[in-house]
Amino acid sequence: MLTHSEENYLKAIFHLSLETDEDISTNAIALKINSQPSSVTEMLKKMSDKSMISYQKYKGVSLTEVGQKTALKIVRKHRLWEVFLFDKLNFSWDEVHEIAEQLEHIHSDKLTQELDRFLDYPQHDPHGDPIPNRAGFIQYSEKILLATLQVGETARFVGVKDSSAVFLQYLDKRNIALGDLLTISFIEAFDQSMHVLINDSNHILSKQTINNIYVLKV
Amino acid sequence: MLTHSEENYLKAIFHLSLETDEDISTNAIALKINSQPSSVTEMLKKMSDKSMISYQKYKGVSLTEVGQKTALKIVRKHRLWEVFLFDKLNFSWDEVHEIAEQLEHIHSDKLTQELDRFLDYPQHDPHGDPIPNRAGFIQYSEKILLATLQVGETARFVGVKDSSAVFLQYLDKRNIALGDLLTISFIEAFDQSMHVLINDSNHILSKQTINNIYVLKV
DNA sequence: AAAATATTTTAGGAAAGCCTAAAAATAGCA
DNA sequence: TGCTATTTTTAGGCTTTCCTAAAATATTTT
Repeated sequence: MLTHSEENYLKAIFHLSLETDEDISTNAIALKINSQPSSVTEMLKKMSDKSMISYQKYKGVSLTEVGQKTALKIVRKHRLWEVFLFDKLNFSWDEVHEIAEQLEHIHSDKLTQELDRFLDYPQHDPHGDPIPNRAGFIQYSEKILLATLQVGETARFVGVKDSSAVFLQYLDKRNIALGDLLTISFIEAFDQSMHVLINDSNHILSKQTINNIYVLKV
Repeated sequence: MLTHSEENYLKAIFHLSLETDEDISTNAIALKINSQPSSVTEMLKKMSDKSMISYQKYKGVSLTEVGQKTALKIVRKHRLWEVFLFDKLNFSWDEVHEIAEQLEHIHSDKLTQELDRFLDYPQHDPHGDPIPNRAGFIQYSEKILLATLQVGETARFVGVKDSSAVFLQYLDKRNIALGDLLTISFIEAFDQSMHVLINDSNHILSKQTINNIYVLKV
């Protein structure tokens, strides 16, 4: 049984691994979990002894098969709890993450399974991220950044890259929600901002914004 | 913000205080939480510094007003989660306690409130114990032990004293559930075992059993 | 009331998880 | 390639929470 802290390390390494094919550096992990590199080194030794990661001094780490499975279980729990909070308890999509960070550490396979059933086997969390199934299989979709679309194209808003509370609140304020259809009407040449038709209103979205929004072409 | 461990001490002292009007001894706490008296002494000092308990060396402890309120919040969370597991996630009443022990430590007032609403403001947990309201008020009922009834009396099964898994499973096996009506038909003089009519079947309940079952006379 | 017993506290130590500062290894550049 | 800058690890320390063993205090018994 892993400690709370070990689970957080595992999750950090898992998320960092999605961004790159290389081994994950000590510094990157320290940055991710807001701690010091020396603390990370110490923990990596411990997790390597437990066969959760492959670790060679100075060479960075990667998850072992067991580590990967374990990380996926935690991600599964995190995202299922997010759905519960959003669908059943009236939480907004910018509030769910923080509480799911606590709930993801509850140990009970039956709880996870029953929660999944109770929520009717959801495929995505409130930010559009896929929920691994019981076996740890995760269905990644072909989603692309809104920024890559051309004028005239239409796509469905299916996810956010950065799900920080401020960004999510910004979208809420503009009534832009997961599932909405977006049509590009114009792209400003000088700052790459996009004019987008959403729910019959015109929005001008900054370069930063359109690089944070994932869509599926329709 | 209290630690996981401090919350467990608080809860232990709270439950022990329900059984007696005297101050709670170091040994009693150690026994309750399965630890050593010396560990308890150490923690009591810390919690006294935080004004959660009144503590005098060698004299035992009692909860302060703040400590009492805090303990009630934890009990509230514990019992609400038990209802959730039982009502929504198909857990049996002997399984809910263990997982609620983990869930009770999740920190979020909004979560507790929304859970309460979602469950439709339940008054009792699956073992019949009362759930404190948001303000920390707890409605104790006049429940008495089944053992105190006389032949011919009828009462409703409203709670258990010892909610250990084995005892709860024993009741399940005999189809005896919270809310059932019980009528005493005979009491054996030599071992105080009771012949009880429940759901049209006759049960012979041992002295231990009838001292673990709470009822309300009807 | 003194002696024996039981309870509680103190003293000292261990593991987990964090830290800072210094040393070692690696990477980047002239 | 050799030197500098960066990254990573080691060394040593701190806090929390637990432990055992011994000392201090309280309670019970005779």
